[in-house]
Amino acid sequence: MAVAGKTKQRDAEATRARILAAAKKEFAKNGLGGARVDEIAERAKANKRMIYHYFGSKEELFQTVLEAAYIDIRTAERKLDLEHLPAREALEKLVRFTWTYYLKNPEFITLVNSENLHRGRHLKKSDVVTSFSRNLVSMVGDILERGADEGVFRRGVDPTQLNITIAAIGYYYLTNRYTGSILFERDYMSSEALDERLQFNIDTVLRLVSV
Amino acid sequence: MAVAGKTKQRDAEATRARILAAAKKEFAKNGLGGARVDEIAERAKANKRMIYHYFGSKEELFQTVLEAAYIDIRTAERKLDLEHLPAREALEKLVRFTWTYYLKNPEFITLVNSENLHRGRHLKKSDVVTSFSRNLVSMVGDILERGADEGVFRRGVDPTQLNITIAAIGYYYLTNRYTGSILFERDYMSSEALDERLQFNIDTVLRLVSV
Amino acid sequence: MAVAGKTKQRDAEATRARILAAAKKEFAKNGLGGARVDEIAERAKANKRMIYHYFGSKEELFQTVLEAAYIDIRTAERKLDLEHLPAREALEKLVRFTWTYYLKNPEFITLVNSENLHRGRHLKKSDVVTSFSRNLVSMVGDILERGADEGVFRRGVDPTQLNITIAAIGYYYLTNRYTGSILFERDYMSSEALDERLQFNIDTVLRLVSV
Amino acid sequence: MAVAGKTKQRDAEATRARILAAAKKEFAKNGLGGARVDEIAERAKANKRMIYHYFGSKEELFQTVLEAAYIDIRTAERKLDLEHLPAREALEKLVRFTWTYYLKNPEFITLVNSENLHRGRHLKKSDVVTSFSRNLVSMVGDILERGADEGVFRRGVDPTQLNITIAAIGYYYLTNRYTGSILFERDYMSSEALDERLQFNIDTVLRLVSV
DNA sequence: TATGAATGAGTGTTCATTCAT
DNA sequence: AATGAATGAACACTCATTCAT
Repeated sequence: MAVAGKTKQRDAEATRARILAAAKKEFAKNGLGGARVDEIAERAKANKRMIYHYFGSKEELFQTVLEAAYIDIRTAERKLDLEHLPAREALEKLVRFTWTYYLKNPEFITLVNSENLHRGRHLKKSDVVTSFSRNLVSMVGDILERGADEGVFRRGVDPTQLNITIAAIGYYYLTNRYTGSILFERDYMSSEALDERLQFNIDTVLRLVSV
Repeated sequence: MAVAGKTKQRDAEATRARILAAAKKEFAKNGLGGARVDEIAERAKANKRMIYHYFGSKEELFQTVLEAAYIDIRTAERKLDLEHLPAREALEKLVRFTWTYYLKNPEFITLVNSENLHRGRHLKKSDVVTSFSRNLVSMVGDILERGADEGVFRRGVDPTQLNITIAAIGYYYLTNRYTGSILFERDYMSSEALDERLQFNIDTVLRLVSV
Repeated sequence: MAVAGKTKQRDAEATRARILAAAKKEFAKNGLGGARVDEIAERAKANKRMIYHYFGSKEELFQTVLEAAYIDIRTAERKLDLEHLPAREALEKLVRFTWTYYLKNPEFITLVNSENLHRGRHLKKSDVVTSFSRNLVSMVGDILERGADEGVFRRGVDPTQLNITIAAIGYYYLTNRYTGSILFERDYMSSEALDERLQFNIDTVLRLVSV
Repeated sequence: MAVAGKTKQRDAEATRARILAAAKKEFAKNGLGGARVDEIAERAKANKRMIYHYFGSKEELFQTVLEAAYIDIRTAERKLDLEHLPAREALEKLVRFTWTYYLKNPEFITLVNSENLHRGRHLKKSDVVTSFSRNLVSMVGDILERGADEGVFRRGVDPTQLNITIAAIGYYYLTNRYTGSILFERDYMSSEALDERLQFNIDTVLRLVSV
């Protein structure tokens, strides 16, 4: 009976996880408005009722998905362990990481876009994520300072602005890959194009901070 | 009678224009999926039926709005008349223009985001826009070349990549202003913040291309 | 000016006629409910407003089309001039005519079906058609009587029932040609099939009335 | 609990059945085009959404109704058990049955008419019905053969044509009862008129096949 | 915990008809 | 006589959510 209880609980957790994964896909593919609760339930091989049981509403589910997405990227960033690298290497590694993360987690970008379309309505309700984000800025600040001490970076670069730019030059390229590919008549997603873009971005950032 | 004739024709044209303007707002605010045809009709002070009469369907209306948006920005870019400026000034003017255009036409960003969420489905059908976009790349290419001739820019900078970066550093900041403001706990849209960002972006671009 | 007047009037008549022809096609193809006023206007190369000007409403237009269809077939029947033929020949000619008329004027059948779906609502309002139809029964009655006098037909055959049957065996085959072709897996409209059916029908009728 | 389970399942089944019955009425009364989904839902005391849940679309619902109608008449025909009757009696029974079935199931006729207006589009998609129909022709063929063996029927009568004629002389009278009643100024549906017609039809068929 | 049936308020779209000229 | 713009009511269909078990 204890086992049965445990099993049940594990099932419950598993169901919740399946719903969350399915929701992430669906929200990423179609945005908050375009996502279908039916589709999420089906994809999760769960009953639609379970979604409401575990998450309350479609919007709350979206919020949970979004939070999880932010926590995931912030957690990965922390694991980079940039403190022990020389400043230039650390910065390059961060640019590289940001690019690769976006590339391998395209849902992240669409989720964030969707949230911004909704004016940050859901993120506002979440206090978990904000605290997670503070470190990022100070992390970049540390690298900049270290680089200046090393004599390789100039002083006076705003870490927040730099941080935004590092994200921007990767994010924009990937989120606008469809219209970009059409308008500029080139394949944004070929491995050559991707490599080229990453190199360009690293170059951009290093030139920006170098003495 | 001539006036009557004109009025008549103007009415049709005016109605079409009102619908288009209303649609732009609604699509920008809520995306393609979230936009409501009823709302567009009401905002345009037109009958819903007229929308279908003039544009065929919600999607075709979206396509028309999107095309118009691209034509508008590309037309404004052409008017910049950068050919007659020294290279540095020309480049700075372009960065400044791009930033200001996004700032004053926030619908543009949301429309493009929405189109990318739909994988460029509508833009693919439009042949008008592609041709309009070719000039942009060559325009940047010309500036870079001129700057190299002047001895102020280094050679070998890819104009397409530069072009993307110029857009990225403005676009990303503005499209993600809601989540950004929350996560980094600062007001992205205060005039100081906006000025600061623009300066940072100009700096970024100039450092990128300078010798 | 007189010429202009005439021209105008001729045009008016022509427009009316074009609308009527277009309406016949559209009603025949899609039934009263399925027919589209827009489509009729377009097909008639007329303005939609003209339809309402000449005919008042979609239903009245349908009524006019229906009346015209009945008048047409009844007129054609009168022209058969069966009185001067031997009874057998006259009857065969009538069966043949009925069949051929349905075959060459498939709109007639669909119009009548549509009218019956609407419980004869429009025909009830028309007094022209009823009088036209009386002759038909008496025509068949005359043939039967003549045949009996000639000694080739038996007496006591109800002319109305016979009349209905003559119509039925042709009409049913043609109106149900789609479902028939599918269910019985044969092509109802090949020229062999059509000839065969006509022969069968003539045979049926003659056996029915022969001594 | 078993009862509860049953009830649950019955509810789904019952709702489906109610929708089907309501749809049959509505489609029969107004044709496919004229039928209203709202009306069907209301008549079925079901939610409109359920219609789409169970049947997918209005057209698929129509197809299901049509299939059911064909299956019903074909099933009834099979139950006639004509093989054990003398040929004349069997044939008369078939004519009588066909007539009575049409009379008691007027929806059948309107459904078939509607399907033919739509060129058999829905029936084409149905494979169930075709196989059901094959027996009918062979059934009539058997009767004819038996009659010939008995010496009461002549040889050489095409069973398919006969089959069509048996349907035609009943179907046509009933489907065109509205226009018929108006044009020929008689009440098609009085019990005397109905009896008279049935007798006439039996007579027609027997004369057609008799030696 | 889990499920399938059910619902009401929309959502894009269509249509016959009328208005203004 | 003729036209094209405009309309409101309706239509098929959808969706997030709740009920009953």
